[in-house]
Amino acid sequence: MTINKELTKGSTALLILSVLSEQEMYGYQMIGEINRRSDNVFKMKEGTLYPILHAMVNDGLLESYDAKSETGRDRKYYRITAAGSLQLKARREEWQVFTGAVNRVIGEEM
Amino acid sequence: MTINKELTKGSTALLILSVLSEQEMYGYQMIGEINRRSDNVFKMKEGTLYPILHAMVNDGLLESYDAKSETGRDRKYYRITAAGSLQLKARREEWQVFTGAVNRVIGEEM
DNA sequence: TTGTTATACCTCGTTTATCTATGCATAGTA
DNA sequence: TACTATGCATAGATAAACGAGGTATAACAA
Repeated sequence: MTINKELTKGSTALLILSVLSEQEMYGYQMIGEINRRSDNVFKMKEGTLYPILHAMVNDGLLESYDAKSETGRDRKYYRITAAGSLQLKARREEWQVFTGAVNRVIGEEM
Repeated sequence: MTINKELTKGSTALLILSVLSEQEMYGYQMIGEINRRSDNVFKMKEGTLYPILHAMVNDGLLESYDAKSETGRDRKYYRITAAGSLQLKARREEWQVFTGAVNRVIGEEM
């Protein structure tokens, strides 16, 4: 099923912070991880991810460092900061509040 | 809690179709109903609702008719059409798929 | 009666997250 | 040698919702 892309707005940061809280990753890897875990409900593109990563570094939520892969290819890895972990906690709560509110309005009490 | 408004994008049509599937309503009433049911997590404004209602009528999802209240005040009531009910069904499914996907990525299996 | 608040509808311009499209470069493979 | 996958990046387009403003009537208090 292809879902309305507007629905995904506002949730992307939550997804990124979530996967990075488990493991440090490089951008291209995050895309694969998020798409795979969602069973391809999400089809995140580079044009979406990279600008968000840069903004998050700028906001102090993430740190990046360069590393070479086994093959010698350059990769830019990201790790979550303490501030990022706080953001994640807040965004998780926000997600619960939001979905709870929608479910109450549409009559799907959880 | 005030939630990030970007999160609500894409879900507004679902909310409107849902409340109208239960009962015919006028615009101002829908706002009160949606805000109240969500415990004010949503604070929908007229500037958001009215253009969407007009678009939905235009798309054949809703029909409107004028009626006077007990006090003699004019109101524009809306009712959902057969096409609107189909849309609602599709959007409910989309909502389930979307929230399921987010929950899998962030590690909150339902 | 005059002012204020709640009800009820409407529109226009702004905001902003994400997407599309495009670019560059390297590694692996057919 | 050409194509595909990997890996990073940016610029412009899109579109949903909001903010701010408008009009008009009803109810109520001063």
